[in-house]
Amino acid sequence: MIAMVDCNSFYASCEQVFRPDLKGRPIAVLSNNDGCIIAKNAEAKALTHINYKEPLFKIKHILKANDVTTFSSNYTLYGDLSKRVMNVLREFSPDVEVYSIDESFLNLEGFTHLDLEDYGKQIKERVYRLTGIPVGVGIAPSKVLAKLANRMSKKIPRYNHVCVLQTEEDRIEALQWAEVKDIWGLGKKHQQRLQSIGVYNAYQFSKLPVTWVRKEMTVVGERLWRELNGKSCIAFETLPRKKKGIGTAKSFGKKLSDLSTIEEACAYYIAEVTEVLRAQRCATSCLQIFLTTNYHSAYDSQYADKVTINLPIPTNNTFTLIKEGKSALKKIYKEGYRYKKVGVNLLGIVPEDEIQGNLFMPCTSKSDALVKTVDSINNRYGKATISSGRSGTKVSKKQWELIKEERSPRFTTQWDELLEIGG
DNA sequence: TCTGGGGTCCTAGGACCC
DNA sequence: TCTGGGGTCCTAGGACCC
Repeated sequence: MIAMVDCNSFYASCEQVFRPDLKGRPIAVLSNNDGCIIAKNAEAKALTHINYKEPLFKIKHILKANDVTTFSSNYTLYGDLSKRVMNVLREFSPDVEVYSIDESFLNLEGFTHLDLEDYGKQIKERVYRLTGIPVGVGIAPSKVLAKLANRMSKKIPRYNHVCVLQTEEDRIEALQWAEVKDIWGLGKKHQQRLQSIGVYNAYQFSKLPVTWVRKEMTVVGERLWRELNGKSCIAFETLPRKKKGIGTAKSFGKKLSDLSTIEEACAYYIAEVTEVLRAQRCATSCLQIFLTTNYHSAYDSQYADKVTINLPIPTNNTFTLIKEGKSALKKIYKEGYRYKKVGVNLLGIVPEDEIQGNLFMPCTSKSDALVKTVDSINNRYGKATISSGRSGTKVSKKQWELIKEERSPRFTTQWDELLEIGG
């Protein structure tokens, strides 16, 4: 059996942990640049006329009228609380697959001596007691069924956030309850396709001929079909995989026209992604830079382009990549536009110890040692304590940095932002 | 004025190799 | 009239996830 544990309204719950005064009141967490809503707690979800996709500036008055407290996103806080939740889950199984920032699979294979429902309740209660984060628990024989059980645990009140699908009757009942859109891995396109042939719930889907599913929905669909029929065929992955691509692209706080300012943001992003690259002990052979104007705007003239640089030797050296990035950016930059976003992608990632050298170029540069030193200083004293001059100063960053007007303190990771009581 | 960001996997088709 | 067989690598596009 497999347990799927998913935090309820995770980002909103994180904010609520440190704001008990907001208990029972609606709260919402905003995207980067405070652009739109990305998470709501139960009270805010109940206000169904407040839409996730609406830009914030269009719904500000509705939020105010409904007394919704909003927070800029605070990924430092969410990441740290996530780690804490996952650590609690490791008490319950030796095999934990962290699937995303707010959900994990627990391998319960061989736990036959347990009352699984009781075990699920223990998980839920222990996580809440040690972290303050409420979770739902779904337990079933395959990942897709466990995911479904998790959904039922939250949607059907009598389960009270713990649902176990153990018997064949449980499984059938769950499949009949689930609409096609409730199946993990079945997106909009396939939903429409299935509905057009009269398939509306998971049970009907599970009864389709497997040959049809394979032909119309590829091997991905067939896997879902088998999992729903109780055959586990999506592997358990306890070790985190190395990323195949690492990228970042954040909208600027305001629109930029000046090349040197865009260069600065670009250098900063390169420093960010190469740090991730080094942390997984890899190097990149391909750097991609893209630049775009604001496609929402009806007034600005639009332009977007990208350029891909294949490097002669794979590298994870920040300075080398910043230099490459700078000349790449020049190739696509055109004067006269108001740019909204610059993006960096590292592709063609190879393990650091498998770098293919080049007869005519030295393999290591002196600055590799410098990069290592910078990493160790930043690990100790915090992000970007030391950085390349090209990635800007505290003052110049204001030109392009993300807007976060309502960010809560990083309560659990910064000494000077600890929660104060009384005062 | 203002509209998020970061990923994965699969397939088909082209280009190429022996 | 009739035109082999077995591969790899790469890319773009589609679909999906959080």
